[in-house]
Amino acid sequence: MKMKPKVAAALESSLIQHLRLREGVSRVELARAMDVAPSTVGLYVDRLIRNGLLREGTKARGQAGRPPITLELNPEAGHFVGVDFEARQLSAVAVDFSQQILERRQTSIRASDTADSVIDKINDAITAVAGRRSLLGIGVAVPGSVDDKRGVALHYQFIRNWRNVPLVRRLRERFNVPIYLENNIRSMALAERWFGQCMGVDDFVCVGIRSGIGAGVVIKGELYRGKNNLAGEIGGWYRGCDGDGAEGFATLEQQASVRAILAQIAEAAAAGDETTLKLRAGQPAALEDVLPAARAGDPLVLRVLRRAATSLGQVIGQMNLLLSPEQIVIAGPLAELGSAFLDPMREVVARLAPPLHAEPPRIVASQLGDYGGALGAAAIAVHQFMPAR
Amino acid sequence: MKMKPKVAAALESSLIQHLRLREGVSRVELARAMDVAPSTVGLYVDRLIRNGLLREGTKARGQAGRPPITLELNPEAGHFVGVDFEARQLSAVAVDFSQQILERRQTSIRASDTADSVIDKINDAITAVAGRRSLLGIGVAVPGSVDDKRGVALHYQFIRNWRNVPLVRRLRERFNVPIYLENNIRSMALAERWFGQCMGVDDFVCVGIRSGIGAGVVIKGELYRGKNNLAGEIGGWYRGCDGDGAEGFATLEQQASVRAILAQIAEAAAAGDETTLKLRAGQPAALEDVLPAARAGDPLVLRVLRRAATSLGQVIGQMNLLLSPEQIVIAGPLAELGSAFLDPMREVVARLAPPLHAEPPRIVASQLGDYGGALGAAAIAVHQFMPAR
DNA sequence: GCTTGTTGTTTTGAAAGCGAAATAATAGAC
DNA sequence: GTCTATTATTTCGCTTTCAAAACAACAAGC
Repeated sequence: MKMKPKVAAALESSLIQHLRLREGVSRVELARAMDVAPSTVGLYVDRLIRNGLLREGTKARGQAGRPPITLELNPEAGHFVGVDFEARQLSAVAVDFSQQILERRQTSIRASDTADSVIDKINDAITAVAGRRSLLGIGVAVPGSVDDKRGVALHYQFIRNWRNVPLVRRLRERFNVPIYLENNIRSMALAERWFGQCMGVDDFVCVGIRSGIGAGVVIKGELYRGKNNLAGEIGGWYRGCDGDGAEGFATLEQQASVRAILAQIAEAAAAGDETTLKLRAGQPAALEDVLPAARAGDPLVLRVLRRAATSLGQVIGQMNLLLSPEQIVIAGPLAELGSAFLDPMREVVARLAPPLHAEPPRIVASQLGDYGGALGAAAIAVHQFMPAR
Repeated sequence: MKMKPKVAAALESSLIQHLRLREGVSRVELARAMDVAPSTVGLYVDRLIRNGLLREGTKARGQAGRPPITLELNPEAGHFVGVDFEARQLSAVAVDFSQQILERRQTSIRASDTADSVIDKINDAITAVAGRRSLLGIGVAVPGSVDDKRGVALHYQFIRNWRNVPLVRRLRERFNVPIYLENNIRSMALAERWFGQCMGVDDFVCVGIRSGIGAGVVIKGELYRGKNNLAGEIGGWYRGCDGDGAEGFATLEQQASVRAILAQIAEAAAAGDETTLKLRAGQPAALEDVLPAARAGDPLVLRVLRRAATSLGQVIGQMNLLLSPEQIVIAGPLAELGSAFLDPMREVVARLAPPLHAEPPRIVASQLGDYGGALGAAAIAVHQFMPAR
């Protein structure tokens, strides 16, 4: 990995970023990884230690030669808050400077909530997790399209009035720190990159399956946003015979989102399929019931999940042909089902890859759980952090 | 656009690259575009002029202030050769230092050719177009997969023994200049970027429709190659009801490549559809006949083309949702049909884009014609050129 | 004509970062 | 224990690049 910053402050912050990626490295290792002279790294590290952002660890090793002095982030340096919300719930986390989680919190979002009431909930969540420590930055991940440069959330259909919401401006009225806005699938991708399954992976796609389906595309270690921030909208891919959106053909989101899966389960049960689930007529299944049922091997649930996974696998197989990423991460509540959910995808992807494809991309499940999006949002703030001189 | 080179030579070469992108700019404009101090640009430009790579143009303008001294590439500085080959033909071009074409040449490739005889043809083509001028670099674009780092062509099914061909090594035996190898669709993408429809466009996809179908993905101004150089293989996307490669469903390449289109035309004609084409039973149509027939409005040809364009449009529509590129370029012999071929794609892509998509990507036809791949190959050599100090 | 405003280029001193050499700290050999 | 090999860090002089100021070349206004 190479980065050549223009001003000194930028070098300091990329030093910190490298340390985040892998703590406990020495000055020389840092210099090698960053393609910068050891002397320069020494200079900067000393300053960062003086400023209390880094600290030296133990010097230890069995090799020959002078043992390296390991460096680590000073957790005391300050903390960051990340917020993520979705159709039905809002999560917030506070992490210290070394990205350890200090505090977490979830709130539910109701169908009756409007843009204003959601903003209030975001405000409250930040206040609640931030405590009275020194706050260095806030990241907010929201569903739907965003303008990350201006800090405006453009549109999300499931919350009333959620259109051109100047979220960063609204939050800055209360919190006087840098605030960053991002789409939540992309946040989840960043979370994987920074402390999830994709640490050190430069090219990957994070497929988020929640109420909707979206992809966060990371290329050369950086999020790819596309024109008008619209990259990753694979939930809208039409599937089926003509794929042309004609009547009767569904989008991926209509086939394989959590929302769709819960509806399909209810439908199949209503049609009389055998299941251990207790369902109320006309109501979709509840996710809290479906996950344990899947783990217990409920045949109906597994069948629906397998079908959804196959659809996803076909889409992932196509993305693989187009982009050939190193890795695919599956995020969202279904990820915790592990290979029960992932194996059908792996099969399909392997089948769609051309024969000379030495090996198809690794398909892995996110391990970050419910707080992935919030962690990613915090990661954005962390990532952008630049020490004052 | 920003680039921050490490050593002086790298800055010189990126200066030259910027000048290629837009000639006739002044030192100050260059400095602004490259995010480098004007004083530094002055220093380097002076040296490049002393070395005969650049020269000053006229100073002219109507604005206030001191008129800028425009800079241009010195065509005399040397020249580059690009070679591209495909299932049936091999093209080579020589360009001068300012990328003006000096010489071009085509040779046909026979079904009986083997890897060795093709290498001979490449050698001959280079010798023929290079003449006795000072050669600065050679780019070679080949079909199939390549390892650009090692300079080895990995595999191509339509030429016998084309497997792990150490092309760069073989050519260097004869030509003692830097030699670069790339896949030919990616070369075409680079040609568009450097002197085609995508000058100044940072994010685009070039879809090449020839014997096969592939995509060159350019992100942030750079080719994206993917793991094992396998990105862009959209020809293998399965289409149709399940998209799972089951019997009876076709790949995009089987539906919309030039090869497939010619076969479909012959098939439809054999089934008795009305056409102005003269066809021999059991033989595919000839491209040289089909293009004029399409321009003349032959109904059968137009119908087949429209169907292929619709398939392509669906795939492009999906790429658009995933990547949201600024622009899509269609390259290959069918590109010259213009909107007769492109309009069906545009329709489908617009239909597949989500409603809030302000505007779908521009879909344009390559204007580089038969020599697009060869020009791209030359562009790679040009691009990599680094002045001796 | 002369002055003023504007923009492009060059000069000049300072800063950032490099590379080589010096120094430091350890393990293992003796 | 001392010496040597090895690796990490720091020192120091030098190159690259910057930023600000000086200088140059023009248009427009007087």
